[in-house]
Amino acid sequence: MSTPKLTDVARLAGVSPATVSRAINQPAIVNAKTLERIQQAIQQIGYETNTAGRNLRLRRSDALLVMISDAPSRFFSQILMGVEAEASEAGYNVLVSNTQDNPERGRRLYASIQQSLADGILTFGGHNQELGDLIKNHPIPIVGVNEHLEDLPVPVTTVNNLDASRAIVRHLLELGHRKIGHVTGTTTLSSGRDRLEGFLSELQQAGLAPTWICNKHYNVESGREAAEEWLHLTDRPTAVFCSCDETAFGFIAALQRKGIRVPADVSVVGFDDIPLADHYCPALTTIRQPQRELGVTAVRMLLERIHDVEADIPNQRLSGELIVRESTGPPAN
Amino acid sequence: MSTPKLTDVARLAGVSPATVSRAINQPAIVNAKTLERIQQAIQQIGYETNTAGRNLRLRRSDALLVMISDAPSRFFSQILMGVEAEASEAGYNVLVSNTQDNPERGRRLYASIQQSLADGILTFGGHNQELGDLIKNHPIPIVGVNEHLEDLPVPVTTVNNLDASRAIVRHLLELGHRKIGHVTGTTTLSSGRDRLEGFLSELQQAGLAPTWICNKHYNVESGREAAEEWLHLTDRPTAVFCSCDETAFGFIAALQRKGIRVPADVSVVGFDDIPLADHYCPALTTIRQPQRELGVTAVRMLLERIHDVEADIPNQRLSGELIVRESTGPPAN
DNA sequence: GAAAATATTGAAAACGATTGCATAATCAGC
DNA sequence: GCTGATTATGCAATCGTTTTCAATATTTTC
Repeated sequence: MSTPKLTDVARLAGVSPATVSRAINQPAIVNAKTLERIQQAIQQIGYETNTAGRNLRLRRSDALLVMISDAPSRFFSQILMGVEAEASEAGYNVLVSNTQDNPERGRRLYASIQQSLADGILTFGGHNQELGDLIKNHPIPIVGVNEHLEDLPVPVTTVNNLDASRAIVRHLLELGHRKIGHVTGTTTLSSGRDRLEGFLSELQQAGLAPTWICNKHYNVESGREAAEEWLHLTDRPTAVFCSCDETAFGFIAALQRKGIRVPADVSVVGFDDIPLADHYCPALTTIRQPQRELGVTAVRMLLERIHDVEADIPNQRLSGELIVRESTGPPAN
Repeated sequence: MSTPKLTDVARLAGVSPATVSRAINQPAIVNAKTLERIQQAIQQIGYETNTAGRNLRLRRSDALLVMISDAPSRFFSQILMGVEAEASEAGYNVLVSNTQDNPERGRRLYASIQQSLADGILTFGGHNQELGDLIKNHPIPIVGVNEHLEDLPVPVTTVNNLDASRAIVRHLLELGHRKIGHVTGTTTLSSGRDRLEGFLSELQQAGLAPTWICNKHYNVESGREAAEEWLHLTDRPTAVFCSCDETAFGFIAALQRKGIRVPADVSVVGFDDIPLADHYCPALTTIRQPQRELGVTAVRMLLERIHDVEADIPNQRLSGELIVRESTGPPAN
């Protein structure tokens, strides 16, 4: 009365296990009559392929490993939903592993792949060391999401940070701003650098120099800290591009507390378009990231890589969309 | 030159595979001298236990399945981090599955367990139907997080929603409020009902009736909608308890847009204490949920259940903490 | 020093599925 | 009805580990 196995189906259908296996995996090569008999038997006893047995024989796992490090809150879950949907569609399971700063973890990760606990890895930025060793020893299917992996031959999918940042600056210039500042994201991450670069290059193209660059990270606290700096500036920018929505919120809230009005006194732009952006006061002008699509794209790239490790997979740059709301307006003076 | 297996270690150490297996799994029962030789061999060729082989033999997977449904953003990732940390510590992997409204998914889920793709399930609220069938046929280790599962014999871990809501009401009463309203969460979920009940019972104990009950869901839009209703009330409550932080933000933002000041004109309380709560303007008075601890506790309960399916595991009610910030104050009149 | 008890090890059979090779069945063509 | 090509199936090995049972080596006990 235990769970039915391939042999049970075979016995019931009066064929060999081999035929049942073929009926399941390559129905085309088995006789139509037999096929039907087998399928009925499968239905009848409710057979389901045993994963462990199959994985052992095939030496793969039908699983994708998602590596997450620090800041998992930053719309991570949205992307994860996209990943899960697409992976599940392709018959893959999704394993989640948090590898923050634990050297032991790197080793375990390597093991995961080597004994095919996972067929491929999806990494959300900033795992360069661990992965570096991993890749050197073994050509493993890996795809990066959001962030480029320095010096590693790993295809990545990201939003086009450069273009998005440029669009933000253009928007501010069109409103008449000439003194524009930027609160950077984590500049050890490629996204942080790209957003900064886009900001600088578009300003330069307009013949302007940045009025203020404030080096911070992707979180709320950074916004508050940046606001304090801003308040002490002698020559304050009339518009500030914060590298993510959370930072923008922290920035705005801290300013509002001091009686500074947004956008009347200073315009603020975010990046990401998290759900709250549209329901803040003021509603936030920002870049909408295709979060779910990022997840879906990443899985597609990874599956392609799994299918052919040598395949040359180009980076995918999805485009963000500028959403103009209330937090930006013409400069005061 | 393929990946080394147990047999290779055995050959190198000059013992049988059986002994190597024992050296790994029950070192105590193998001779000290032999043990050391085996361990050296393992080191030397870099052997790692093959999961598929082991899973097949042991008929288990060393994996926990996390079921998530809709609203994954609501501090889901924070809890997931706790889950991952604790599971990983115990040598378990974490599988994530999104089962939203897909009947086919329920079937696959059942299969996952039946062929031991996962040893247990962690569910984040609202999967009653799928799980109901699942449990009837098979005694599966399941633990719920955040939400109770109606009529199902499944232990759950939640924050003490009742006490937390009562604490909120007491705080508002102490400030002098007598006209208090509540924007509910999703009342098909136990947390939504419990928060409502706590709200009502504490008011009643003070001899008061609720001034306003607004039936909504756990999201930002609900806050905005609630704000519109509030504006049209003839007898407006001077304090409003919103069932989660996001709703509170939506509520406050929509009011501010109409020139209503918080807390001068109306006090607002949230629930959850998401990172933004402390950096909003005004900083939000709310209940701090032990998110990570919820995840950790859930895994512990699940492991206990996996270890002994018959074990009687009591529900765990973690306590939330009232964090008083700027969004609450004495009533205007 | 022999018998009995104990501590270590090995041989071999699972766990469930897939697949190369070989065989049996079917069919076309004359 | 026979040959050769084609199509369907079965046999048996394999994936890598764990564990029962039996066998051997080592102590202990009297």
